[in-house]
Amino acid sequence: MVGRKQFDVDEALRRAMHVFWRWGYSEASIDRLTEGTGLGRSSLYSTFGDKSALFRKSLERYAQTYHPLYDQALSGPHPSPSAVVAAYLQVTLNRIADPEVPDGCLLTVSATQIPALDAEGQAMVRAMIDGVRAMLEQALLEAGADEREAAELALCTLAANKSLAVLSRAGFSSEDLATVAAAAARTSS
Amino acid sequence: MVGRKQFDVDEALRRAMHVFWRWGYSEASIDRLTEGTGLGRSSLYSTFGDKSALFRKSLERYAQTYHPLYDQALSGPHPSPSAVVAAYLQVTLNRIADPEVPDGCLLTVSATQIPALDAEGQAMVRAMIDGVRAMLEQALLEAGADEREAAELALCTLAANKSLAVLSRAGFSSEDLATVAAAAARTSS
DNA sequence: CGCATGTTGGAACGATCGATGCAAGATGTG
DNA sequence: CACATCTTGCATCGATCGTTCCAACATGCG
Repeated sequence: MVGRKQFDVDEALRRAMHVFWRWGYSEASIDRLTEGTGLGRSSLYSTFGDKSALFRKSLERYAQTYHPLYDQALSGPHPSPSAVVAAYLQVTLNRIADPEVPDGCLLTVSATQIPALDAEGQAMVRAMIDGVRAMLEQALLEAGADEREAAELALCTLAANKSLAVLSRAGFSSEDLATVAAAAARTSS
Repeated sequence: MVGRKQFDVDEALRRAMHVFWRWGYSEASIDRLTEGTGLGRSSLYSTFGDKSALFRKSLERYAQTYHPLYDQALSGPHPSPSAVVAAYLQVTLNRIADPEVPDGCLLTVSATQIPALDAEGQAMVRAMIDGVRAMLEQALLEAGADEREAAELALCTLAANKSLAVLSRAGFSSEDLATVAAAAARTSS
């Protein structure tokens, strides 16, 4: 094996994800991506392809990072549907409270910028949001909700998740965010 | 009066607002703004100043357009705080259902792109969100909520409003949006 | 009509955008 | 050590970015 890469590919992808997360697709310029990852332009392009491909890989990386956390929060036996909602939103609150990552949520930032994405990016964002919705619905069914209740609660929990991301971006305090999450969990009881 | 403008300034501002609304600040290029308004570059700059100033005037125009609707919805005597929430979110649903305007909400789109805005833009977005929050809180107090309840409900209603904007951008159906709004109004009873 | 004033279209500016090409460097194999 | 292979830094591409300038035009006033 000759000419081995001088950097950790996965760590670089993690940092690129943070650039898209903080700045959004449009404002995540190649210069900001090279600066954020520490890579040169050549390394970026040869490793991840063009900007659109890197964005999609960042979305995938985002899912791989947080999906297990949500999965774990949803998996345990829950006494009620509202416990599922509370557990889910707690993961979101924890992520937002993490000082290592940008404010808000990569998926939400990307969703609001959908017109700025190409067809593949748009499709991937929509598919990931639908995936979250389905995951929530499944967990709510397992927690004893009937079909109609599960569908409605999944939608509303997804909505609460999005609202936390927006309010976080706007600079709202973690206390305010916790209040919103608690109210959303209370609704479902 | 010599050299009168060949266009309706207010109508041009309305169209510019729609460009920012649909594309977000970053993707609202001068070319898109000139195309959307029908104005030439010279007319745009001489009438509204640079892009940042035009953006702030668009935000102001947005407030002037929808503030009266929200104000009317909040003003009437309401039987309960939850009626206030329902009335407020109904205005949002109506705006989103309007085929004449882009998806989502200019303020929400701008909030998620806050890092891309200059200092004045950021301050204005935050101030407008705070204004909505205060307006909601006042209306809830007048509807009989105590201080703590009013503060919490105002925050959660604002959150629901933001979530509707995000879900709308992501392509969710108006039925789904109505479900979210109804659930939010139900919470407060 | 001649002039002053304000508007408009279009050319052009430097800066930055995403993307590519290429030569130099590094490394494992013969 | 010489070669093949892969990576990296850097220069550079055309396109687009926001912005400015200027000449041509239109109109109200003297």
